[in-house]
Amino acid sequence: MRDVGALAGVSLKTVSRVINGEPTVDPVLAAKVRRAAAQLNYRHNLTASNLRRGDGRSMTIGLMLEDVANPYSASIYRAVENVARMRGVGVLAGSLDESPEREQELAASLFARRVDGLIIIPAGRDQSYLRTDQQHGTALVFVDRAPALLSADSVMCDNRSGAAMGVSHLIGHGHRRIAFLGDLSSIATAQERYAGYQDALREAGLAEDPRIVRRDLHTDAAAQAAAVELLTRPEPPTALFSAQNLITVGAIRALCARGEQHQKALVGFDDLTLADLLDPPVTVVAQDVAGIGTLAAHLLFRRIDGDDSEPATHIVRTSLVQRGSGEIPPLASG
Amino acid sequence: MRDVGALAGVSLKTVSRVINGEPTVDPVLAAKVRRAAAQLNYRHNLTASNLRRGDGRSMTIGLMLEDVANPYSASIYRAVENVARMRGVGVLAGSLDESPEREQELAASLFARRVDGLIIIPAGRDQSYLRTDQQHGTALVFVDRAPALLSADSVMCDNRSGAAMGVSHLIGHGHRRIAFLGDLSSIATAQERYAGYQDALREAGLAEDPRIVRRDLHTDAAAQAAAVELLTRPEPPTALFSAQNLITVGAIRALCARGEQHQKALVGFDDLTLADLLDPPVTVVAQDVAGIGTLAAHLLFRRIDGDDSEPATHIVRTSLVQRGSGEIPPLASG
DNA sequence: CTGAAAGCGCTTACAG
DNA sequence: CTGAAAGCGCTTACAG
Repeated sequence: MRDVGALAGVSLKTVSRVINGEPTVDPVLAAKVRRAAAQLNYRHNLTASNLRRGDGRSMTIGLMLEDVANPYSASIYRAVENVARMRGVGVLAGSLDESPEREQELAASLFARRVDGLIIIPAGRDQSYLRTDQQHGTALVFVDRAPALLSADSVMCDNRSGAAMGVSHLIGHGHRRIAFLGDLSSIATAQERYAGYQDALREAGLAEDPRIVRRDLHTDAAAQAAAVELLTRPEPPTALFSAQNLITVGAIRALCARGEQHQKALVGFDDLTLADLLDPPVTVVAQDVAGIGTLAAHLLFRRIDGDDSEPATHIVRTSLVQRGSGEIPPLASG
Repeated sequence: MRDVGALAGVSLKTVSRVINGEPTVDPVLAAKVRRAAAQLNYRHNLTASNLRRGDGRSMTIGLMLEDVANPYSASIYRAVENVARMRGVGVLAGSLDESPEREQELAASLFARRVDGLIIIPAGRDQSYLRTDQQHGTALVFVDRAPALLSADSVMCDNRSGAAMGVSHLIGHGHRRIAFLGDLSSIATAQERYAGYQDALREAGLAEDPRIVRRDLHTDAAAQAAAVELLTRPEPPTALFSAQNLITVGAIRALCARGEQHQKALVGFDDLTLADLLDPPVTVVAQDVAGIGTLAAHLLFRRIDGDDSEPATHIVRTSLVQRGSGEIPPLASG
């Protein structure tokens, strides 16, 4: 910037004014400065600028995801990026892989880079380590899972009522024996979805049969094995409700392996890529992932802009996508 | 840092030494400093540190992707993140959506943030705008597509020989009439894959029939329409080679819509999520996306570390994943 | 082993 | 409308 000033024959300060688009500059001088800047290939140093600026804003936010490569995280990223871009804000992201240690490391590394805010899909069960930075003005928004031991905004889907909707759909199609396949019961969303399954049964006056409930499945292989086991029982279920992505994949594999994909109904929680190309196409309870990411980003920027209202939990509704697998009647079974 | 020094009763400089882990500090003082830092919730300011540091490194790299939300980009991101994390380097990413304007904007925004290097899946057909920053020491590595009007490292798959491998596979299974469904011919990789298709035909002594070649398809809908049209011709092909992800999806939809998925062979370029769950499972020429991303990251850091050898093009081999659709014989047709 | 001074590239807060 | 001085939080280059 000094060099630009020297070449243009003005002070460094005037160059600063031109670069920052301040209107109080003689147009002739401004043009000179711009020409000099272009000639010297001047690149504004945002990092130095932010250091001196009063508000201490870095025009950068952090995004802590489960895994950038999984579709849910990637969609959240994209939605956040779209909002951030409109404000000229950069996004620094990282994957946690469900590791609480990694969560704290990444947070520290993002704070060292002075992010203005953080959007987090938490891995650990204690976010109190963020309190200090939160009090020092770093905005925080949680996605998919609520913060633990910390008060902050969060955005998530209606896990419980969404699951209930999926199970009720099966009941509405005449099913009375509906198996539940769920993720680790230590995970809050898995608990909620299981509660939704119970809600739907209760509402329909059906008793829960623990023999066809399988929780704590954490891989598609585990889900597949559990589903095969269920399907080979003396009194097999006529329908399956799989409460998560990978579990749905396992359930489909099990059904196909036994050639029962057209006999047993299946509703999954979370949509799958190409779900409509499968045979039968898979009916799912789908989250509005882009909607969740967009809302989270807007909330974050509102906080960054100074909003200091009470933190709130925002629920984005799920929707039932009927494609075929969830509309198979129990009669076909046997 | 000044406050920490005051509390610990040492100079600011000593605090700096402790924070940076310099060994020449009295252990007693160091402990005092650390205690004071913890008490004041001191957060090191990487951004200020980098400003003063001689090498001007920001410990941050930029990643310009097609779209963070598409699986190819997301996998590249993950691979790059893994390498960057090991060096304590942050990753600032953005999506280009095939827009050359957006490419230049994002690059400018990343340079303003003083990234040490850039990994790019370019959108435009002219990257000469990067030359100045490249000469000023910013490392550059291109992924998936070669840079245009600029000399820089690049990493990509063997589009041409990979496509030839896929088509040869179909020929090996007895096919003589193999349709080609390809992306916009303005895209370099699409050209290469088409050339590979021609190579395979030529090698087998087969003449190319332009009536069953459809290029310039850019959506799955366009691919589906083209495939349906091909399948309803008087002399339909017995096999389809789809040269890209979305095009493969379109081809599958077309085959399923006509109930011919078990009669016509299909080999696609690029793998699909759940491809093994489809009926029949889809045979593809798969890229080693993680391998490409990892290599790109290593090359970038080698440049950042001072490597100034001639830029080179690195080819990561594709592999054929046989799952069923590509092994259907032509006899089944009719 | 420790510290006072200068400066990274920029903006703030003043003068003119 | 323009500029000289001070300072953001830190590290470099020197002294001691």
